[in-house]
Amino acid sequence: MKSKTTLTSLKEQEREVRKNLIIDAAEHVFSTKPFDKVSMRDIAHEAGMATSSIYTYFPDQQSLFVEATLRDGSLLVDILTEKIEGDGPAPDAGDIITTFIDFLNDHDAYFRMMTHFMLHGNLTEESTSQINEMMRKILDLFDTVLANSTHEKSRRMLSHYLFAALNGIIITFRKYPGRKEEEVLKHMKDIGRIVADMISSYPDKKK
Amino acid sequence: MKSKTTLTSLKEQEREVRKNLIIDAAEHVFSTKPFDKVSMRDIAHEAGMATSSIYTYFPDQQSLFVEATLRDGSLLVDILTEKIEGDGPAPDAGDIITTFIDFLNDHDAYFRMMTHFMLHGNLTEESTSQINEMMRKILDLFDTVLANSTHEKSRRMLSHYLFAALNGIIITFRKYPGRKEEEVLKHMKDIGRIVADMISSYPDKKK
DNA sequence: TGTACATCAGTGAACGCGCGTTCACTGATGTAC
DNA sequence: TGTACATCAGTGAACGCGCGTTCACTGATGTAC
Repeated sequence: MKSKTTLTSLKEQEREVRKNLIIDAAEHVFSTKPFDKVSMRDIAHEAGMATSSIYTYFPDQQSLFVEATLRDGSLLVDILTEKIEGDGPAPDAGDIITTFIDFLNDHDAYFRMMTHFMLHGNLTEESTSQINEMMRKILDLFDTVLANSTHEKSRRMLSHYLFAALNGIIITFRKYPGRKEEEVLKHMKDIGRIVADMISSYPDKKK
Repeated sequence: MKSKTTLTSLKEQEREVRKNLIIDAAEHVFSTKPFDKVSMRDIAHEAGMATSSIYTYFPDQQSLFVEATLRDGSLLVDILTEKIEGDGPAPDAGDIITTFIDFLNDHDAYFRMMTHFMLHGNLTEESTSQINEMMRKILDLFDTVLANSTHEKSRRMLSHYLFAALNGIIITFRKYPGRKEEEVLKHMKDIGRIVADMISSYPDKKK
């Protein structure tokens, strides 16, 4: 026999599994149509459940999108953290740029949701602070990598620069007309290489 | 009495005036709500006409948005061209970056429409090629400015880099939470300064 | 073990809404004679 | 100058559609005795 707390915790686990299942379905739908065409009906159909069932797990559509973004964001943070603080050789800016571009290229839904939030930004206060927290973590990781390549005072600015440049590269070249997917990825990484080279030759200045 | 051709041309002029009036209205509406909430009814109401009247001037909503984007894009190209090829002192990368950021900051509707097209990119073939033509002109102008700061072979890549970095700066910091508009603009320009510094110290390399 | 009841994830149908677009019509303006 | 007709920008109402969300209900599972 199981104690009440165990049962409760099992139920919570099950709930988490379902939520992830729904988020998986949502991300799959995102890969097939533009952001504003992704509907709750599509997601439910992809997940093999009734549309109304989604509302058992998420209070509304925005919450679902925000949770999906946060789930993928955590994954990105984990991957970067492992690279930076893990046992392997310490990565330089170029390694991080490649990792970042690859991740956003592989997680199109995440990229598009993030961009949507950055562009329109009418989220609830809680969602906003959750997304910001995630971005802060990414910037902190960038800070670590850039630590030895620039003066302390401007380091955070350099992280902001790096974050913005990477976002811009993906946005700008994602739909580069008439190019195959792997050509686009190569072009993104070539531009990423320029960013890395520039950072490494950027002089350590004081104001 | 007027000749037929004059009358025709007058009518065409009038038509252009009306189209511009509608585009003005559209851009005004864009400043009040997110992209996917801007409706033909909103635009018509802002322009003081019936919704159906818009269809006398534009075949559908996408055409209206594309024409609006092209109109503002031409303006940006004109401004950059005047700076670069005009009688004034030759601008450096920093001047162009400032001009670009100011323009996108002042023309929010243009920026958001461009971003929308870059993100979703399901335009008609003709619209796509018109937008690309415009981007090509901007990149050409960047090429000119960067001409003396880098090796010829990588110049176009550097223009791509610059374009991507600038787009990224605007996207990333546009809705920076809890900051006033002028603070955001200042932050964008500070990051833009980093881009300019990096370009000016970027070594002239051969492969 | 058997029975009555409680819980609650999951459902299908419906609600209300706003959208892009169409269309038959109006009425002002220009043209022909 | 006056009259009949043609043109066409502009209109209001309607069409059909897909959306997010709600809700009364179902039926499987767990609980109490």
